[in-house]
Amino acid sequence: MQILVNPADELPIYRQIMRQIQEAIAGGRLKPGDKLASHRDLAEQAVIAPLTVKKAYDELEALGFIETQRGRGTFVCEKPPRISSADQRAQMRETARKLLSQAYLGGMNFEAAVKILKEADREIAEGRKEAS
Amino acid sequence: MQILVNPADELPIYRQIMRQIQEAIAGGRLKPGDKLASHRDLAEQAVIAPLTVKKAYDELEALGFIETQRGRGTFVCEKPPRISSADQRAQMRETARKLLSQAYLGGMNFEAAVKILKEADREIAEGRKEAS
Amino acid sequence: MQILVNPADELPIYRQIMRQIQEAIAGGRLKPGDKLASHRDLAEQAVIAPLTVKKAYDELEALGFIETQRGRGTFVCEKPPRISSADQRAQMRETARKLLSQAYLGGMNFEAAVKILKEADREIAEGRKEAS
Amino acid sequence: MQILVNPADELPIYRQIMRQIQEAIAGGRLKPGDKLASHRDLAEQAVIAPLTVKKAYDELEALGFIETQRGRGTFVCEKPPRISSADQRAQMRETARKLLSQAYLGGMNFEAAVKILKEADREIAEGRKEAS
DNA sequence: GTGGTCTAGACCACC
DNA sequence: GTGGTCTAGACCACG
Repeated sequence: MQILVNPADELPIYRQIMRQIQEAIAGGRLKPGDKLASHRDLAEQAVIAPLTVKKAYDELEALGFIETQRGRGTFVCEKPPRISSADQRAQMRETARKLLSQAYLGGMNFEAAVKILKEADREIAEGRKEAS
Repeated sequence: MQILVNPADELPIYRQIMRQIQEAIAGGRLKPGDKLASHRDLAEQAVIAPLTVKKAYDELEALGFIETQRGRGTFVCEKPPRISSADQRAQMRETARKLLSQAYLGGMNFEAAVKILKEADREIAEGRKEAS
Repeated sequence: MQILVNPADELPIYRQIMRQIQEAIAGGRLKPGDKLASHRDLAEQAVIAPLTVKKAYDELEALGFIETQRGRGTFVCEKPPRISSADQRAQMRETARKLLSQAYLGGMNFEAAVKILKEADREIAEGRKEAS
Repeated sequence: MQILVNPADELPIYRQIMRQIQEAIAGGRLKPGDKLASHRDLAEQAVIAPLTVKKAYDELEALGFIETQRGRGTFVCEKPPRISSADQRAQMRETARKLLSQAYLGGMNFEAAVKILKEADREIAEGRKEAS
């Protein structure tokens, strides 16, 4: 799996990694039982410090998304967790507000925002198809 | 204008202020030429340090949303900054993908995401802000 | 004499006024003995507070550029002062550095900066001609 | 990189720092990708408060000259911001007029102004800074 | 009263 | 060690 990282981003690098892996699981590009790259390999591929990848893996393991088997590697869990629905809705509300601010500041209306959401959905669906 | 701040939030306080003001501009509750509260007044009202509010104002000024006139106050710019519409769409697509990832991670579908977008729209329109 | 003022400028308004009057004297558009607008008239024309204009006039008088005759008005002095040559050179060095930074950051070279200086000189010379 | 600061100057300290760094970039002494001193180190070296240096760095980042990477440091951007060449020329004309006004106010002529420009050019090239 | 600047010191997250 | 944030309090310049 390909990980892209931007050191200048305000989101910490280890969170960028976590986010991409979580999205890959949610989007079906990583399936339960799939093997992840070793943290050293991933670090080399993404040109970052191994410790940073390790931290991302550790956090994902603590959250129950992945599990490491000593000597064998790291794998996607059979039952990735659901985020608590209260937290999740709060996060989504934040993101939704951001999307709407971007739209209104650019002179768009609500329908235009929904249209863009639809386009993004199609793109994601295609990504899922390719992976299967 | 009413600003509510949550010091426990992971989003820095000055960013919470920025966001609420940007949303107010986007939502039309703050119009070009309107005067903002002095950073001291706002600080007192929100029970935070004046410098924290000032930092929010400074960043918004650097972004071109507001402008200050020494000794007179701070005002909403006549011409909020225009991003190229290509950039704007790219940014919105990014945000839209994030929203969908969050939805799918939580087991929601596309319609549920749109529903949350609708709720957020009402919140912005009403200027309501829950200090979650 | 026409005064234009920008309240959003980082240079204080009273300094903007001082600068324009000093430049007018230096450029020959205001000659020794010429009468200035009353500070009230100038304030009305430039849409600013009379006290602000008064402060500019007071400072210019303290520097010896203008003098007020009670009941008659304010006039350009017969012998406008020379700034101390040390101060003046320091100020010019600042301005010169700024001009060069602007040039180099924009990919221009030293000669291009001199060319722009020449153009500006011609413009000023024309302003002087029109006034005479 | 050596920064010299004069607390008695009318230009704010953080602006003095900004100016020197911008000049260093313009003059080629700081190249894209170069690492700047940490704001704490620079503060210690210049005997000022760390926040003051940080403010200078923050503003330069907002202007697009430098970028920071958390935990790693602050670096000169690969692509310093490009102003439209029309805007740039307008700004330079403004600065050029100011330089000439200062010259004529002090009884100098055009050639003297060019001479000072030459001196400033040498100063920038050498990275010398007199704490006048 | 308003913004502009500066200080000294603190705590946290990241690499 | 590096940047990110926040506080409390101070002094000045401007209008």
